Amino acid sequence: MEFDNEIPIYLQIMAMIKTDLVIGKILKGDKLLSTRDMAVALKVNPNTIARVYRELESESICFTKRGMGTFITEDESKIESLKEQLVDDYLSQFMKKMEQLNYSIGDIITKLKRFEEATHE
Amino acid sequence: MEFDNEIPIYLQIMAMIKTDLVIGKILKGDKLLSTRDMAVALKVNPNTIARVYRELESESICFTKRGMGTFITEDESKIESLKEQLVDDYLSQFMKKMEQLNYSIGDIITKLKRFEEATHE
Amino acid sequence: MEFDNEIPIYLQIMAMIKTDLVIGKILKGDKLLSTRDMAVALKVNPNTIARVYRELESESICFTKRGMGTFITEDESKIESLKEQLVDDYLSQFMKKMEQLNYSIGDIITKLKRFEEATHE
Amino acid sequence: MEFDNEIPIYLQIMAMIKTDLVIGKILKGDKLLSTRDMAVALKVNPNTIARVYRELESESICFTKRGMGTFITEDESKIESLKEQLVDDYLSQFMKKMEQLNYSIGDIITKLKRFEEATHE
DNA sequence: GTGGTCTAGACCACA
DNA sequence: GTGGTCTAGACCACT
Repeated sequence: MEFDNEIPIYLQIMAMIKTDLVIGKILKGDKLLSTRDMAVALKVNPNTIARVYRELESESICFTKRGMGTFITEDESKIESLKEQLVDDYLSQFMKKMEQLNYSIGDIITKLKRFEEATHE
Repeated sequence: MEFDNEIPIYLQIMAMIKTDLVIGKILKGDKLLSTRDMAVALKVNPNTIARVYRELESESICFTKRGMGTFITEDESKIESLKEQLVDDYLSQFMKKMEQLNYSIGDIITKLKRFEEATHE
Repeated sequence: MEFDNEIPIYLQIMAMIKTDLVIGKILKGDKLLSTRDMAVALKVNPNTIARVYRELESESICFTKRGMGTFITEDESKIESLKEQLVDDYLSQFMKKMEQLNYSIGDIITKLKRFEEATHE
Repeated sequence: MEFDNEIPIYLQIMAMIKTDLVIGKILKGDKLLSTRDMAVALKVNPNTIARVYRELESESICFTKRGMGTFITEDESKIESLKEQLVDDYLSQFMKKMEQLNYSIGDIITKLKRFEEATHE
């Protein structure tokens, strides 16, 4: 995995895990890689992974069983709300910027449709 | 102006100026506020503004006349391409994230339309 | 190291690093001194070094690993082209001035040869 | 005339006048344009020209007759030594940089000859 | 310990 | 009055 140098690595990894969770690549209750293994897998400092897990834990997305590892929450509604939150965040951030540029929702939809057609060719 | 604590101030100011340029609030050839005045206006250190102007200059968005001030480029095509680039950047960043979440363009358009209707009520 | 008061220190340091790179005193992938250490070594403010590294990075001559330091690019062709560019810059600047003084290349070569002989004595 | 933004305009104008003098485009005793006219001709601030004349005067290259204008020195040996000084300055600056890059005089001559042949084609 | 950012304040060259 | 550079010192995020 390549990281964007502008954004803290731990945030990028957090986003990755959240995305995997939302799209079902990771399921509730799944055990996450140990910090050490994850660090090796992502070629990253173990401390960085430790921070990722700590932050995710503080968001109740995962939890730690002493001596056993870190696990995704069993709370399905948490995952569901995560999905909505993630999408809404992305959407509102995007809309805010586009509005600053005087783009209406209609303009954006037009632009997206052109995007879609271009892809279909 | 309020700054997002997560993003370097100088980047936020750069984005602000670019946006102003794209929506025509600033025009080609316009003189920008002096570093000192801009610093006062934004309640920021003059050095920070100096960096903003320096970086914008390295992007050919503005240029400096020694002892006279900093001016927006006279090159209209530069501004035009800036506009496209800005929108495309926002759009592609957004699309990338949404695709990672398995949203199709159609899904997004649907979501946007619902957004639009909600606003019209 | 002594600095020429006429030229910004950060430019002089950049030129020094480029020269070291070109003559093989620094090699690709090498870690540069930390900003603080380099600042101490050159008796200069750390901010000045930070600027040097930032500018060199924008020229793709070095890159930064978060929290780990600043490193010379691994791209050997970059270094190769830097060497050529540096020499060609020096040469063309020199030639331009000499031509303005109505010196032909032949004249210059003659002058250089006299220089060489003088040195050999 | 276009100015290099990196070098003070007054220095560039000084170099221009010196060059004109050395190549005989300006002769000893010649009257220089008035600061105002020169400023208009070069699209530059009159203060800048005033500084140019002041500096040239301090180098004994020109002198001022009250109410009559600024004139090139009548001292021919001054002009002669200026020529040598200018060339030697350019040469030694160039040589110093090339030596830092481990180029010998022989290398430079080789490079120059290739330059010459390329031009003759 | 690493670089990145920011502030405060100073001095300089230029127009 | 304009930007450019530099110092000093601080805080922060990341490894």
